[in-house]
Amino acid sequence: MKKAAATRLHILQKAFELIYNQGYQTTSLDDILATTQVTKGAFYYHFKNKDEMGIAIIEEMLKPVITSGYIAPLEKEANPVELIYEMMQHLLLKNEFLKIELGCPAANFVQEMAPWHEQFSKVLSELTATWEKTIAESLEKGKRNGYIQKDVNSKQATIFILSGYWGIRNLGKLEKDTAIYKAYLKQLKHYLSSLSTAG
Amino acid sequence: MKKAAATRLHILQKAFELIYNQGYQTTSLDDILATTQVTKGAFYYHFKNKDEMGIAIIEEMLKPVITSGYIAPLEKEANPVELIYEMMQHLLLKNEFLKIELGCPAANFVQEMAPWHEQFSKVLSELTATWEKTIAESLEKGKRNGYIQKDVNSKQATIFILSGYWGIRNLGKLEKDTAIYKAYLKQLKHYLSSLSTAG
DNA sequence: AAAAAAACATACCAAGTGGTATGTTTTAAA
DNA sequence: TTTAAAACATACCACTTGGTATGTTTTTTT
Repeated sequence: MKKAAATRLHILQKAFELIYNQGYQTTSLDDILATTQVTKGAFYYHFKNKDEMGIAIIEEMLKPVITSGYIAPLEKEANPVELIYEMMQHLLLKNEFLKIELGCPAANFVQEMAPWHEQFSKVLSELTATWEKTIAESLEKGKRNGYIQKDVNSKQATIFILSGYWGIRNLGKLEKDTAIYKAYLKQLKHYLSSLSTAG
Repeated sequence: MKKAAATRLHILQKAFELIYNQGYQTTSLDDILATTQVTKGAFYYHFKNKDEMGIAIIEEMLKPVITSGYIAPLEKEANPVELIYEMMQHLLLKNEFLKIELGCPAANFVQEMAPWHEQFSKVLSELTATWEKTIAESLEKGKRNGYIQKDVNSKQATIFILSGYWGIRNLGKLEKDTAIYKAYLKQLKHYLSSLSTAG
């Protein structure tokens, strides 16, 4: 990698961690410069302003991770009930970057920025939309493969599933104990099996 | 009401609205002073600092509304499936103060403050805990009254229900269309009826 | 009515904010 | 090897932030 691209990436990575740990608005530019050891001149060479960096973090850090780690696995032919459950279990209990007390980076961005920054809202919408679409398609595939009951409304079910995830991430911030995740997962399984032909 | 108490209340009300509309951290003291027409001296007479006001808003604005409007109605003897569904429907579709693009005030506070402010975390935990407790008790009562299946884990189900609500509030910020609420409610009904003896 | 406390008003400030202007150094093209 | 553009560095700035110091006015108590 070229050196310039490396510093840009370095900024994005460290800033992402900082923002996940302290929030976007409360992470100051000086914070970022201090932990990256990058000067202001270098920063503003790579980004027009702080918000452009924020968008870049979503596009270049969040999006790839979610796409490769959580969306792609759903595109298998396996039982969606199991695919979705495993996705959630991995997100909640096995992912080592995510911390219960800090919630979900994407949800944090939405909560903090969506109502007031059109651009943030847009890229976050796209990210959510592709996730939503993939889950819904997985359920549809499940119908064809005989895993899912034909009368299930895939889009509705997807919205319900995603909302549960985003919500439990927020509840986790209060409880700070993975027991709440486990309780959620149990009921998610219950719900999923109510969509299943087997359940 | 005494005049001093009135200005204090006035600050709390207007500040609450401002914060709901723009977020806690991004609502500046000067914002609050400008819209309340209260001077800095008066503000700092009533509150030690901005955070103390934030806590007061949760304790004296949020808590009463949630308690009287949403917790109390759950304490009836009726079918919890219907009580819970009606609570959600009211919160999502009928409450005129809450705006879809702005989410849930309590959830916003949690998202924005919980990880970093112990005190905020504490009062918000308490608020959530009483809500949780009431829903769980409603389900338990439902078991005794024959509405809810005996093998339902009330605490788990409560966590699942609450997480769905908090999550759909966040998803709503992106979609800005109550269609997503309606989709959520349909699946909530489906889930609730899976707990019911009738469903 | 005098005194004291409560309630409010004004002026000020240190620290931090994102951002710019103007450099210097490094890299790569000619 | 010169030259120009890319990449980075430093100093500065206007503005906003929450908060304080020090008043004045209004209420209440005696």
